[in-house]
Amino acid sequence: MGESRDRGYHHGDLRAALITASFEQLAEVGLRRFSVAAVARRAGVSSAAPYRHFPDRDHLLSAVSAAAARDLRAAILTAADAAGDDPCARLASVAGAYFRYVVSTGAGLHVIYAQELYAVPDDERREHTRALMETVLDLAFAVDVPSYQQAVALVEAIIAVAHGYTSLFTDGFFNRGALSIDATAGRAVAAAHALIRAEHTP
Amino acid sequence: MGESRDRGYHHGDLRAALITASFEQLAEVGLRRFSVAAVARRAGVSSAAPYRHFPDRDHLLSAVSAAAARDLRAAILTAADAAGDDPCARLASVAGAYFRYVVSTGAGLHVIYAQELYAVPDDERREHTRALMETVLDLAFAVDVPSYQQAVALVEAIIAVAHGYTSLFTDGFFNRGALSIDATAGRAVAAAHALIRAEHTP
DNA sequence: TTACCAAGTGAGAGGCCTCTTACATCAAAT
DNA sequence: ATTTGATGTAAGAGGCCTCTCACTTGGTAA
Repeated sequence: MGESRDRGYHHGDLRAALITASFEQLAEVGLRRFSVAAVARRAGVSSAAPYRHFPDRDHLLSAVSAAAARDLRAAILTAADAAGDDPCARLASVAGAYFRYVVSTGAGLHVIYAQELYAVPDDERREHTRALMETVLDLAFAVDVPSYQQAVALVEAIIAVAHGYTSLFTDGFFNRGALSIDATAGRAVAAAHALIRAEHTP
Repeated sequence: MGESRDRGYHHGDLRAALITASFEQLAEVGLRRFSVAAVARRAGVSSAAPYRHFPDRDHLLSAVSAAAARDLRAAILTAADAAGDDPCARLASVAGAYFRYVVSTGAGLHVIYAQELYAVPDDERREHTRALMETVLDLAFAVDVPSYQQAVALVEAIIAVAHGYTSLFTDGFFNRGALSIDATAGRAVAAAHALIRAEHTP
């Protein structure tokens, strides 16, 4: 189980190491400059090694997508529990959890639902993304909204605003104002609250 | 002034044609796969020709960014006027105008404020982006919000939600629900209204 | 008319990428 | 002890990209 530099010819668990390195690479350079070769360098193996574990680049990205969906779901559940019992607060916390997760990992919806993955059949990814959506929808159903359709639309709006704040933050749009991660996460949650209040008219 | 296929060795206005082709390229493949070579092919010139008008790829993107900021500002002004006299409706219309502009051109904030442009000095781009922000801020100041800071935060929230809906739409997140452009634009405007109402508490 | 020059062209250097192939290594099963 | 197979490597084919360079073209000004 030697993990760092004391590996010999064989790695031990290169598949997992490649996924970890992929997250680091995404956080550092984004999906735009994501490359298998760079991930292999980061993991300290040759550029051919990843192809022993993934048939091609898209399958590696698919595995990253699955891991991101799983981890993001866990982060959302943790945040919801930390938000207490109020269903509105629990749902709004999704925006903050999404923002923090994506800012720190670089793996947001543009990675989880990346176009290039549509052609990649990967049951594990499908299951994780399905569970992720289900979890968020459940949080929305706990809020008293008039209809199923409106709950779905509310979830979409919250994801949109969370993703929007994330993009603006990572693209440097807030650089002038120099908003911190915490401050921006707070903004995202506040915006989500506003969206929930608009839909949740008792 | 021959524009289409009847040009001889010289083009006439290749600079403008390259910017137009860049927009088409962005709308088709996005910033991720934007390349000078592909833009040149689309404009029907050799891959060396663009370098007569732009010193490098980033300067071309900077010119595209400037044009996008100019056109987006115009689209926002048009939408605001179409929204009537209510300051809230005028401000909310920004979200719809942003969504429609970016869906049709592919040139949103990730292009206008792209990281690679930070090192490119381009007074025209700076002026256009400044005017764009000023225009949106003016629409926010017309709404009765408690403070300048809150007006700025409100603008950021509206841009975030508009950008978020745009990203989700272009990344295919809504593919299951198959929301139309008009329907999604309506959602963005409705979300902007909710954000404005939350801030605009008289 | 001619000479000039802005703005085209083709060719290609050099870079990074994806993915393949033949070979190397080592742990585990025989 | 030997074999075997999973997993690593080095080398490289082939692709697309950015950007350069020497050369060509044709409108304009002397």
